[in-house]
Amino acid sequence: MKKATVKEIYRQTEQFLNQKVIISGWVRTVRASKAFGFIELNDGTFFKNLQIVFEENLVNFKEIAKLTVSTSLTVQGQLVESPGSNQAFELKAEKIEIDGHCDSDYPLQKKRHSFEFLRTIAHLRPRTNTFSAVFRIRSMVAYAIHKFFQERGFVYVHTPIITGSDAEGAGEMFRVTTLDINNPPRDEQGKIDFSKDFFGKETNLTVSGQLNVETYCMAFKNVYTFGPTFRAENSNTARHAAEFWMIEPEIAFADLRDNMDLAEEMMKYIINYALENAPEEMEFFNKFIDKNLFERLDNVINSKFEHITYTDAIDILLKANENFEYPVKWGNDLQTEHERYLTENYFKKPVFVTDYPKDIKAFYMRMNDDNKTVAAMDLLVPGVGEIIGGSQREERYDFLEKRINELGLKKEDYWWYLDLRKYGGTKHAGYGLGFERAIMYLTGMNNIRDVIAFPRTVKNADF
RNA sequence: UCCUCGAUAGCUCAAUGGUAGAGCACUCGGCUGUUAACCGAGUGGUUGCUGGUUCGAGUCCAGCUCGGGGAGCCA
Repeated sequence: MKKATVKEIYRQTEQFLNQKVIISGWVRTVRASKAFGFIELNDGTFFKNLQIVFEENLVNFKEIAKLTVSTSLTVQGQLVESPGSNQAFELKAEKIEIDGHCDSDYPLQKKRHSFEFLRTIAHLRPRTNTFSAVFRIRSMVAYAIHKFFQERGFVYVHTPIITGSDAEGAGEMFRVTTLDINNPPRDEQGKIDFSKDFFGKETNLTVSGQLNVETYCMAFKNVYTFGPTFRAENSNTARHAAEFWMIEPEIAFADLRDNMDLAEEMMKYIINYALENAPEEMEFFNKFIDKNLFERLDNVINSKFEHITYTDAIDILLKANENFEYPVKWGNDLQTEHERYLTENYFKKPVFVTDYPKDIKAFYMRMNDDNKTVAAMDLLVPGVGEIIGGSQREERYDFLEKRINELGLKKEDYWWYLDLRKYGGTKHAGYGLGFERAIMYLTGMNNIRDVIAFPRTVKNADF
């Protein structure tokens, strides 16, 4: 007798129909009558459940009829066509073994729960429809990202998690130390003496792998990192977490345009991958989470992304008949309301905004000929806002050195980064994609805490 | 960090300053094809915490804690 999975039964039904099979899984619901009953069994391999029919002839019929949600079972029986209207087939049970009972204080009910409540039981929430769908999509999209880059010859680089450099001043960092915080060693001035620390210097969790991955870009041409990053910002929003995953490709002999083309191709690739490989989950999102999901994703797949310079974006915003809370002025960064207007109201599709004023962007971005703007790009998408930030990097040693000095950064901290410009440096570019924001965009989920298994946010590191 | 709204049974929510309640879950019973099954009964409460006003506080006031939405910062 074949051990089967629910996924195999749904995908290759003809191989199993009228055959005997064994299935193991968890009870999602039981509907029992006096002489027969139905169990919806989910075995974790597939979004949908398999309906089990059981009758009085089972030796343990009475026990089975009283089973509660989330009991684990092994069912042996025959897969037959179902007379019911909601499923084409069902498993007629000949033997049901209980693997593990579920206590009656099990907190998940068959009805809808709020996401807020489910966050307090993060260890149980993957058993719900929504989180089952979210985390299968998350896994698939992670694979799709690797597939996309690997198919194009990109080399996957594992950049360090612990870093001794403040990558780009990207934000507050989490300190990594083995010093006794109650009694740290001190130098003559009474300051904490980090030379006595594990690494002999101050170290932190990384905020970006970009500077490290650029070094491998100068050896392998096209590279990417995909790993966790950390920000100790006191951000209390649905879009920020202290620990999140980031994808950072870096391409050599390439400019900002190549960079944007890569980002657009990647976004379309992962959307198509999810739609093709997880149709049941995506339909669930479209039906229950965001009724405009398919429309929005189709629009992304089928449209050419818009490109506009920061300067032109300012003109559009100035001419817009909108009451913005924050003033629109060349030199100021675009506010959330401005970004949303551009992508949701004006263009109604994803839009790259390029060539920002140098003063609101990072030191490593390439200076344009106007000496006022840098070759930066942000990808804005309807619903989420900024999803990708990137730039062409400054490859000219003297320009980069000048920016480091202007911003009061220490040249000695960047010696190896500057070396890349001395030893066969070339034009190159890259971007960062927040993985969770991509998942939010793909699923319609609107809180980052609901697309990370165990979210780490301000005042919250449970589980 | 700022603005704003909120916290009542395991969950989702009611309750004019005057006896804390419903649906679901759970337990028990009924039901011969169910579809978040259905029908009947039962169990279940320090109303987030601390203090205050009042004859009387779930309700009004103050502080705190936690959570939602929005903003800043950003991915």
